[in-house]
Amino acid sequence: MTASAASLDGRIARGERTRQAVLDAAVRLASVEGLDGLSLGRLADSLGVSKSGLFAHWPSKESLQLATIEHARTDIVERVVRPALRHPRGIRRLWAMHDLRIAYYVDDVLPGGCFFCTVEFELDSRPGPLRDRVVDATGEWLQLLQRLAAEAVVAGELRPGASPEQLAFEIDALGVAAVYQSRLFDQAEVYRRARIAVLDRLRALATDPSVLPEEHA
Amino acid sequence: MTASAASLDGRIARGERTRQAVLDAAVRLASVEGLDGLSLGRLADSLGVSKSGLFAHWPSKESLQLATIEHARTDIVERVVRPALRHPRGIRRLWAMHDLRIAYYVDDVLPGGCFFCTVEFELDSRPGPLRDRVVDATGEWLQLLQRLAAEAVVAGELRPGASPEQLAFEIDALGVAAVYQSRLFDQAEVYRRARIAVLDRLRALATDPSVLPEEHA
DNA sequence: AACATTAACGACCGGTCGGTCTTTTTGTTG
DNA sequence: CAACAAAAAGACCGACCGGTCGTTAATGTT
Repeated sequence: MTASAASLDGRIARGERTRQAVLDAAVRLASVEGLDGLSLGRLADSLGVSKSGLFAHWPSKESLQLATIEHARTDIVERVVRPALRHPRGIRRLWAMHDLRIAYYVDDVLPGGCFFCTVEFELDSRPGPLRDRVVDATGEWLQLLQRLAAEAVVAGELRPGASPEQLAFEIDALGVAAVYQSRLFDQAEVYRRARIAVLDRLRALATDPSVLPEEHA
Repeated sequence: MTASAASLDGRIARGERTRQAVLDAAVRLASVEGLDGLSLGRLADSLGVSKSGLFAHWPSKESLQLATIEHARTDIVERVVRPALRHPRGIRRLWAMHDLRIAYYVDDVLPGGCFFCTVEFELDSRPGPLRDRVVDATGEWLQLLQRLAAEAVVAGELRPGASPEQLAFEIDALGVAAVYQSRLFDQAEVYRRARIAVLDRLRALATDPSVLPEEHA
C-alpha cells in the first residue's frame, strides 16, 4: 500500500474513466438540451450504463450538473483560453481570444455549439446553486476579456479612451450571437460577421491597426 | 343569428378571455422556464384553472406552445416594432428600434426578460415545428433591422459603405447580450453598455451624427 | 320549457422523472 | 484461495408529466 496506490488501483481507475466519459456526454447533451433537459435516464442510456450506476459517482442530479459545469469550463480553458494566452500580450491576444472562441464553434466541438451559452439563457432567471456557478464562470470570462483589453490599453495598442468594460461586453455579445444565429440560420456567414465585427471594432480603437490580420473573405 | 353572433355570444367571449389569459401567463412562464420547461399542470395552477381545461382550447401541448410563440411575437410587434416605425425613416428609426427593445427589457415586461432570447437558445439545436416557427420570427426581426439599415443608407444617413446585414447582426447581438448579462449581473450598467455600443456604431457610420441623441450617462 | 352548444372540471391512464435499496460483478490483497 | 472493497446493475418507489374521458355548469337558441 504505497502513496500512489490509488492511481494504480484498477477499480478506481475504472471509476475515473467512467466519470470522465459521463461528464463528456453530459456536456455534449446539455449543450443541446440544457442542464434541466438533461435526464439521467437518457444520459445513462446514451453511454450504455445503468441509471443507478450514475448515483455511485454523484449523490444527486444537482451535484452531477455542477460537475458538468466544471467539466465544460475546463474544456473551454484548454481549447480557447490557454491557446489564446500564448499570443503576445495586447491587442493580438485579445483578438486571439475571440478568434479561437469562434473557431471552437466552427469546429463543432459540441453538438449544441456552446454549453455556456445554452445554460446562461436557461438559468439566467432561475436562482439556485447551478445559476450561481454559471454566474461565476461567466464573470470570470468577461473579466478575462476586460483584463486583456486593459492590457492592450496599457501597452499603448488601444487608444487611451477605449473602455475595457465596454469592449469586453461587445466582444462577448458578438460571440454569443454567433452561436445562436449560426444554429438558426446559415453558419459560415454568421461566423464571418462575428469575426469582422470585432476586427472592425479593434481596428477603430487600435493605435496601429497593422498588427491585426486582414479580413479573410 | 346575425353575422356578428360570434362576438356577442357570451360563451365564446368567455373562452376568448380565458385563452388570452392563458397565453399571457404562458409567455411569462416560458420567458423564465423555456417552452419545454412550461408544464401544463403548473401553467394551469398559476391561473387557477384545471389542467384538462387547457385541452378545451388546444388539442396538445405543442399547439399551445405554437400559440404562445405567436402571442409573444404580437407583444413585441405592439410594444417595440410599431412604436419604432413611427419615428422618421432612416438612422433615427433604426436607433429607435434598438432603444425601444432595450426599454422593453428595462420595463421588466416579462419576468424572464425576453421570451424569444430564451427560446432561441433553447430550441436552436432541436429540430421541430417549434424551432421552425422561432426561426421564422427571428428571421423576420433580423430582416427588419436589415431593411431599416438599408433605408438609412439609401437616405444618405449612413455611409454608402455600411453593410446593412453586418449592422443588423451587430445590433441584434448587443440586444441579446443585454438580456442575459443583465439577468446574471447588474442590470442598469449592462443596458447602458448595450445602448452606447449601438450609438457609437451608428455614429461612426453616420454622415451626420447630430441626428442621434447624446449618450445619456 | 326543451334543447344545443360551449367552457371547464375531476378522475384517471401509461410513461418518465429523480432517487433508494439490494444484489452482482470486477478487481485488489492477504 | 478466501476476504474484502469499489463499480455497476436491477428492481422498485412516489411524484409529476402530457393526454383522455365522462360529466357538470353556464349560456344561447327555438
